[in-house]
Amino acid sequence: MSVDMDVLEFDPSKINWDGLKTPYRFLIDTFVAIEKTTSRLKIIDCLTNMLRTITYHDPESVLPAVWLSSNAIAPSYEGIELGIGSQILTKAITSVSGASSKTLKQYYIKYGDWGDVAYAAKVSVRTLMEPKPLTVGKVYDTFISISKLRGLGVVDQKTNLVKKLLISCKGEEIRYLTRTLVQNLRIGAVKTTCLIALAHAFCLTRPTNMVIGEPLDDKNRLFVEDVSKESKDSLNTKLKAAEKLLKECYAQFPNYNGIVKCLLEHPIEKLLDFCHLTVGVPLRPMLGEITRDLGQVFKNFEGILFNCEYKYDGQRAQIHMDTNEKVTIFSRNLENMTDKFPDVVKLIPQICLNNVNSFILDCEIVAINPEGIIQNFQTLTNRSRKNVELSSITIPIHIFAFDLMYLNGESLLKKSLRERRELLRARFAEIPNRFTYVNHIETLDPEEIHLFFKESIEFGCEGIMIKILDDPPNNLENKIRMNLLTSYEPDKRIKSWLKVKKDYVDGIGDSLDVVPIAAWYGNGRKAGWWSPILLAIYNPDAETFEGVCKCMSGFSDEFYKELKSRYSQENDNISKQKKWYFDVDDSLRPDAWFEPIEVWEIKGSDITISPVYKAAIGKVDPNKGLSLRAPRFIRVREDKNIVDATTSKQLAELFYKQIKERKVEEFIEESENV
DNA sequence: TCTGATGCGTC
DNA sequence: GTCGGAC
DNA sequence: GTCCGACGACGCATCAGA
Repeated sequence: MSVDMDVLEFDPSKINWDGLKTPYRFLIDTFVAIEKTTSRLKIIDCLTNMLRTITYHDPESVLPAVWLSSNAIAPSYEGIELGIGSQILTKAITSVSGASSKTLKQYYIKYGDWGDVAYAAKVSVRTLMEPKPLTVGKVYDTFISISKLRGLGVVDQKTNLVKKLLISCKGEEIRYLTRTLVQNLRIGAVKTTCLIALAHAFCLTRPTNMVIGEPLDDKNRLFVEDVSKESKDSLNTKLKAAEKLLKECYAQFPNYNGIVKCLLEHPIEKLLDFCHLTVGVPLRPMLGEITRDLGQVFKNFEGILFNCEYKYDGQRAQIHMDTNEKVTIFSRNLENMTDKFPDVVKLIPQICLNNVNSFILDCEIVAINPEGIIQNFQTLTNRSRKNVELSSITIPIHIFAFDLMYLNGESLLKKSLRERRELLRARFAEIPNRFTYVNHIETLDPEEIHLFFKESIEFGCEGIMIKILDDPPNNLENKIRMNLLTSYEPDKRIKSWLKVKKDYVDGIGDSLDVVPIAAWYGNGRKAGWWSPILLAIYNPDAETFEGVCKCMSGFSDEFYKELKSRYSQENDNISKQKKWYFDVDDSLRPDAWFEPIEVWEIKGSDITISPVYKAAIGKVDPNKGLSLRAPRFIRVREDKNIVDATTSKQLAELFYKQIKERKVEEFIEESENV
């Protein structure tokens, strides 16, 4: 019986652990089976069979197994972090393997994966007694213990716990254990895949009358659904329904602790009765789809009314208030950010009009100056994050609300955007410079939308969001209608919310011509290729190339292969030694330096003031250079020579142009002197 | 008490 | 955050 | 269309070590 079998043939009862707890080995065997394939269906089947087996023999270990498979150990909003990286791993591995840290470094260059490094280093420490085989529960518990360590000497304490685990590993276990420690399991199964497997598992192997913590005797026994009696079609329908249910549940209650508990104690059909939208538990935010061609949108959705909103350059936030006026703030990735925004916590009760006693709203938090003028994203990131005192806040913020998901005990997810928007505007009070509804227009005229987009950029926004307000008329093709949901669809990126940013559109946005001057060895899928690649602009006065950013996005596999042959030892285009005319901070240590021989066009969403890069240093800030936010490769400029690359002066001008476009006064005067 | 390295969060 | 690859 | 994992710049929090 092996987990990579067809789910219909797999029989969890045939696996035997002699009544012991789930061996870690069993989980790892599953991961090994998963890594052999790239087929998602196959991956799901392996995980499904693994979870069924644990449910059958050792239900208490289902939850730890789910966490360990999903590359996490707790919901993000609980703030439980391992805090382990290369430093602690190197310490732990060197002390149990005898390999020097230099050797480990070489291994890391070779493999690009800490799990592979640990595996290659081989544990050589002998213990008096053979360590007991690891169990799933033991590994998970140790991870939780590690996450709780804090204060003086944590590095040593964590290192010791990691050492103990490493010593107890057998065979492949060390590879995946290490990967879990650095939160990079890399088995192609993160969120959705795990969720689907969980759904399938509890369809096929259903526990009943089970009480966690009590022995599985006759009174407290497992009932295993007899799948063989079902026709394949009807079973498939059931599995699909369960998938949908789990996804819907997770989107509004993203917490495996609650979900798995419920699945073990109740029939899967009851899941939403227990795990549903709840004040104090973040839902996964709805996302917008990247839109490059507005013309096509208007063609497809002709005659549909849009709500167009400014897309402010700040931080997405989900604000919850319960019936005791307790406010909680969650980030886009469901981290609890309440501590960072005591000013928001204080403000929130003031925005509630009569009869608002609990709610969840979606908004963008943006830095402003004392006059109420919007500041850029970098300003917002300068705020402290922990133990923030109200009196110590120096960077005020403005909340731009755009959606309402819950009000006074009722979920609004299924309501149309128009209804949700009306409630948001009717039941909450705007406070100038503090809390307002996003700037918006309601139109079906493409011209108006274009104009609105232009204004948004001038105002200092990233662009606009275009959202469907009402259910579209019936005469549209079904295919399009399907995607035009006006409900709030948590965790989905669908066509009813379109994201339009200036850098998506050809001809606008910051495009630079740069010279590749160095690179690192790629990891994982990109092992064997150069990735990322260090890029530079040209300073004609000093005749130097100034590092501006690294880039790893926008290259095709084919391009990587060509690049590897273009920059190799054979053709002498790489060297260990940095050239004297490369102006790059010593903190950047690429694996190879390139001959400067070609020019690439790259694009980014913003030019930033950089503490690391030297590009245009002294021209904007005496000690800091400039860099690029979200850089990506566009094409090779075969028509350009390396000295035709963007110059430091041009980059500084671009920076000032960006500032000017956004009407930020303090920089405009300086820009006259560039 | 300060500095630099590391981790982890935002985009 | 962007992007390309695999399904 | 969906999912995943290659990695980007940047800044605060934390801790080791001088």
